[in-house]
Amino acid sequence: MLLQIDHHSGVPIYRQIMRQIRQQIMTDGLRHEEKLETVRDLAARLKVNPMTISKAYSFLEAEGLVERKRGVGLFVAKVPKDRLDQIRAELLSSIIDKAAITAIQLGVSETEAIESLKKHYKEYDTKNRRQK
Amino acid sequence: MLLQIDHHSGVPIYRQIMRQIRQQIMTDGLRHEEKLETVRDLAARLKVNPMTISKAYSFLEAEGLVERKRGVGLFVAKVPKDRLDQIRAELLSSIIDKAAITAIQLGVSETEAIESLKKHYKEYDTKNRRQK
DNA sequence: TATAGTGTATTAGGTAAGTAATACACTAAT
DNA sequence: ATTAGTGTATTACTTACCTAATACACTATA
Repeated sequence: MLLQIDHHSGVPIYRQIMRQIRQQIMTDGLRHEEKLETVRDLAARLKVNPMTISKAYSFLEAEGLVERKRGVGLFVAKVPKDRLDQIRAELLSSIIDKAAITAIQLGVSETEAIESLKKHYKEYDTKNRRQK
Repeated sequence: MLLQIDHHSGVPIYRQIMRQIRQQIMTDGLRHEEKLETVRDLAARLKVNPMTISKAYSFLEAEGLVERKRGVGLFVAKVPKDRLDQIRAELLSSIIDKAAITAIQLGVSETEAIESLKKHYKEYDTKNRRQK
């Protein structure tokens, strides 16, 4: 599994890992019940402490995206599509909420906010497609 | 000046102050060159340390929104409308950027993202108007 | 020039978060 | 039962951040 860690970004390592694994599950890069890389293996590969990996996995479990089987390993949870959509909606909602509040407090019109979103969206969407 | 501090929100006090003052300047609730409440007065009123207020003011100065005159007081900066718009755009851009990245990583379509933004926008916009 | 009123540099204490070390707990397979 | 391989609870270290206390620096004005 492709994972890139930036040790100097200021973003906690376990969050970087969470975000990337979540993305892969959300976009079907990882399939249901597929075994995830071992805590120790991943820790060795990324040169971080196993607990850091475990922490990332723990949060993903709390989100319902992975299942831990002690002594065996970690697996992508068998998540119904409904539930996936729900998780997606919640994560989206929380971040959009922040943006909307900020925009309104700045006196930015709805039209303006939407334009800005479109602009940034296209910017990253094309990048994203190039990578695939 | 109306300022509300929530000591239990987890949001640093100086940031709560920054956000509210910035909002008032952005929406013309505070006029150019108007004298701001004294560091000590505001500190006493909100029952926090003067340095906490000073910190908020310092960041606002860095944004170009206020001017400090040592020994005299603090004033709303004489900011050209262009510059105000620029600051607004930058703040908006940074938050929208985050939202767009998250949305794309979740596999959310642009249309979906815009719908979500509209929804949240209207929600807070009406609240905001009721308060005025 | 004295003084009252302004902001602030410096220092220190408290708290929370991230990471890591160690020892432990569980499982499957021999 | 033993063992090798898995995840994790506990503990502690480090760092960054927020807040506060104190003493200092600047300005206008009497």
